[in-house]
Amino acid sequence: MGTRQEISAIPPDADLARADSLAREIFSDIANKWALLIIEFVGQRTMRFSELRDEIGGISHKMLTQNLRTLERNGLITRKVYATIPPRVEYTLTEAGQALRTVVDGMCGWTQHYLSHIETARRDFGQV
Amino acid sequence: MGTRQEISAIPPDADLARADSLAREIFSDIANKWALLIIEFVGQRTMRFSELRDEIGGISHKMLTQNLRTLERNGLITRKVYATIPPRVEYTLTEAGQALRTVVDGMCGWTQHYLSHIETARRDFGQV
DNA sequence: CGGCATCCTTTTCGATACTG
DNA sequence: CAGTATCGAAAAGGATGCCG
Repeated sequence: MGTRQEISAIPPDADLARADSLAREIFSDIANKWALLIIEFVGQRTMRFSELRDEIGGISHKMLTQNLRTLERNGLITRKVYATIPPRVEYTLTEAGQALRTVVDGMCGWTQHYLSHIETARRDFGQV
Repeated sequence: MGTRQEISAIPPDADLARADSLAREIFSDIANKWALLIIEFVGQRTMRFSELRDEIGGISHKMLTQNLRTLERNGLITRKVYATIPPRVEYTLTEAGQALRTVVDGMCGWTQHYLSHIETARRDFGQV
């Protein structure tokens, strides 16, 4: 073993690199319009599918399903199915989800707070 | 005057509705992967275009330009051009941007903190 | 009611080339 | 170096229909 260093060319910090790329992946999973809105709304209280759909408004059936799956896969929400007719499915934020929700709350608050600042910036933009 | 109420059919809370849709628009402007990453990096210090590009990594020339414009339009960053050769353009976070950055910091922290929780959730997902 | 699959449209994105 | 424009590929998104 040994004279040929270039064969095992994997850098010693390969683990770090992997964790980093995972963090990036997760970050883009949550850093998007629908995911954050869902977290914000389902964070208010446990809701069923159609409630969420109505509360959020403007989200399609498909998008909601899709995003809920991703959130569930990442351990942010839990999905509880009641085997009734008609079916009833409830979504609840996990502890990790709640933690993220406080962050999202901050974003919503920020948006409200800087609303007029942004409108001004938009008017100034371009007509310098 | 008026027996004809239905002519001015604009609801009294038309302003509220407008502010709401604006808030939604701004929210989706900032609630996306690249915008948030840019805010996070340019928040560390004033950076020029190519620095940002290198620091963020994985973002294309075009995407960076595009997102920087949107952020500027919303008053989150300022753009300073030095008329030198070669040109030098520096981007800095505004006060509003700084405020948002603290929120984004929270999101980055959250991601790091729950990394292993998410990995576990992902393994469990589907093989129930 | 909620989920999944399908088709089709729209948007996003990367690569490339050209300008000041 | 930074910005803009264009083009084609890829992804996201909406609408619909069928199933349990």
